[in-house]
This record gives sequence, structure tokens and C-alpha cells, in this order.
Amino acid sequence: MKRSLEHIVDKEGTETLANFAKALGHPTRIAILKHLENQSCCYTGDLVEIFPLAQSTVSQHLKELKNAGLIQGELRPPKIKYCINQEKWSIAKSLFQQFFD
Amino acid sequence: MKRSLEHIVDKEGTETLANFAKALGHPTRIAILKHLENQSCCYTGDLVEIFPLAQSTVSQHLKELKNAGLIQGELRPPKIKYCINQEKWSIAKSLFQQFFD
DNA sequence: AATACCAATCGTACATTTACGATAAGAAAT
DNA sequence: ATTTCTTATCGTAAATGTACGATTGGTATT
Repeated sequence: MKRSLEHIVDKEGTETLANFAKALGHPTRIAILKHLENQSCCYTGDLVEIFPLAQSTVSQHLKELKNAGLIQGELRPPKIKYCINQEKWSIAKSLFQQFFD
Repeated sequence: MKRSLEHIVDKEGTETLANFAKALGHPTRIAILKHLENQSCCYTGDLVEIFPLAQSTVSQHLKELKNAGLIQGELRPPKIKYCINQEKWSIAKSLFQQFFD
């Protein structure tokens, strides 16, 4: 790999990793993801009952996780079912893995 | 393990993990750590030359990494040598590892 | 003791994050 | 069409994060 290209790739990887880390940088969001790992899926309302937070706050955290690509929402009227986005999840996993050696 | 204790431990683990993630949640801090992984150690001045940031800004990022426990500084007058804190590093590593399964 | 060097800290400005209550939006069921 | 249920979005306030220049602090060296 060319040296210049190396730098670009590394820069991208760094930014991507920082982005994932930022999304994981709040206890509530970690807890949501842990819950999704156990349950595989859940509805917004479930989380609102679990956490001592307003519904709007939980929704906001879900939005950030969705923006980071770590979860995805599926319409299950009148609810919305959230699951981990396995594709992005494994990307994040390997980025953290290789970061920590 | 008792159920109640389980919750406490999990809660702590969640918070610790979120804390590490937060420290990793900025491209500059990821880049600093990547650099430290390569070099094993470096001085503040080295980083100031690498990054297009003010000395005070770099220092601030170093402080956050130090607060998170991921790095440690050692007096090498008139410089300060920074290294990865291997102990905390491996704690962070295993927390992320088990988080991602 | 005075100087020089390097890095931390201070003060500050601006942007982002986090939380809340209130309101709007979407899809089904009546 | 209206109502109901669930969740997203809006508006807002307080806290935190990020960046800078200027200043301070700490450690040798002269």
C-alpha cells in the first residue's frame, strides 16, 4: 500500500472508530445495547420502563445509536422494533479489536 | 452470584465501559493512542508537531486520556514521557471484548 | 539566583450533549 | 373520519466538550 493512501485509510479508520466510541460513550446507550444483545430486539416502550428517563430522552439515545449505525428500527405498528445492526456491529467489533491489538 | 449483586456489578461495568468509550470518542485521542501503540511512548511536544492543534489543546486531550487511566505520564525533564497504562488498557480491552461478545 | 525549556493550567468563546415536557406524526382499529 | 396507541421531534435549559492564546509552574542548566 502506498504511503499516502495508508494515511488516508488510517485517518478514516480513526474517525470511524472515534465515532463508534462516541456513540458508546454514555452509560444509558451501553445499557441499551447490552439489553439488545440479550433480547436480540425490543421496543422503545420496553426501554422507557427499564430506565428512569423520560420517553423523549430514551428516544434521543436510540436516535444516536441509529445514527451511528449500531441499531436499526423496524415498523411494527403501533410500535417500533429495534435490533442491533449486525453488519455495523461487526465492523465496530473488528475496529475495536484491532485497535486494542 | 446473587441477583442483586449481579445488577450492581453490571451497572459498574456499564459505567466503566461507557467511561472508556467516552475517552476514545474523539479522533485526536484515538490517533494519540494509536501513536502510543506504535511508539510505546512519546513526549507531548512530539504530538504537538504531529497534530494541527495548539499545545494547550493537545495537553487537554492528554489530560482526558490520563483521567480515563488509559495513559500515564512520567517526568523526563524537561519533557514528560507518556505511555499507555498497560493495566487499565487491558481492562478496557477485555471490557470491550466481552461487550462485543 | 537567574535563565531556559517544556508542559500544564487558566480564562474564554463557541458548539455539542443531555435532559425534560409538550407537541406532532404515523399506523391501525373503531 | 375519528380515536387510540406508540414513538419521534421540537423547544429549551443546564452541563459538558473543544479549541485557542496567555500565563503559570516545575525542572534542569548556567
